[in-house]
Amino acid sequence: MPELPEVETTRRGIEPHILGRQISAVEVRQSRLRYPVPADLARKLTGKTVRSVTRRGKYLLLDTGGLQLLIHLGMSGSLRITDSSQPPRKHDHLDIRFGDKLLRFHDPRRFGLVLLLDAAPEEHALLASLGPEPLSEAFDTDYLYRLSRHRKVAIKNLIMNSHVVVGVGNIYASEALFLSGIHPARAAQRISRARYAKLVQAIRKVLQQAIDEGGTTLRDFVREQGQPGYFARRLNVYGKAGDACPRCGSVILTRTIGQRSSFYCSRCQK
DNA sequence: ACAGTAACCTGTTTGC
DNA sequence: TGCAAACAGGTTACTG
Repeated sequence: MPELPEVETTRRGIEPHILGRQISAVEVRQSRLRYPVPADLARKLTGKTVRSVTRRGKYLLLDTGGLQLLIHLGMSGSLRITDSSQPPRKHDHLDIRFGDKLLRFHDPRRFGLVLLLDAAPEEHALLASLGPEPLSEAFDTDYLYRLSRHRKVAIKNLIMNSHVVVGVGNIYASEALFLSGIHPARAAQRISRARYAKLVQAIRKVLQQAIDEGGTTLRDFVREQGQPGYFARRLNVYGKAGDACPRCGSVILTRTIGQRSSFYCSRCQK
């Protein structure tokens, strides 16, 4: 579910509720996520104060002073701010309690994760080999063009590879390729530098616009108070097989690329 | 190093 | 209507 815009929306949503606040209790109802939730999570976090709420790719990091809580929402995860009067629903696996308030982790498919890291989270195996942030200066035409040389992989798979660039998932990959006029199955090595310049700009643009709209809600993404994100109305191709291309009017096609559904206009994208 | 596939899990939609 | 298959926004592990 959540790609970079949804995770950033979540970060911005929860930060004002938990920054500077002390953790009074932690309740784990389901520890079997992608990796087991650490058995000593409650013991180690209780009494700590949240010093910062940051994001790296699709990971959220809550720094409690030398101890970092690492959270990933997987395909179906969400975080909400609620209170003790709300009984946990099915799949509400974990609560971080701040006195009267709760930060509640919900994840039906359990592809998400909650881990504790020491003081150098960027050195942890899950974070160490991540590519640059797409909205940072490090992600530019030269970088992506150089990486693409001699690579036969479909361009859609390349930009969804978190070792190449973080945060671009199945929705925004399709959208960015539509905006830049590149066919999602085109081999990465067979795209010109000029077209990579367009692609980099398209990725930045679509992610920034989605953040501005609070992310994309298709089925289950919700913001910190349960609100939807409104970027779904801006989607050009994702989920729109059979519809008319908003640019040229020909029919939007779908096809599986790298085990994921892809949506594109065969007239606008070559 | 790179590319392709299976696997993790539950809920909802689709098709016979 | 009922049931089974297919599909869903992510990532890693394994294979060749």
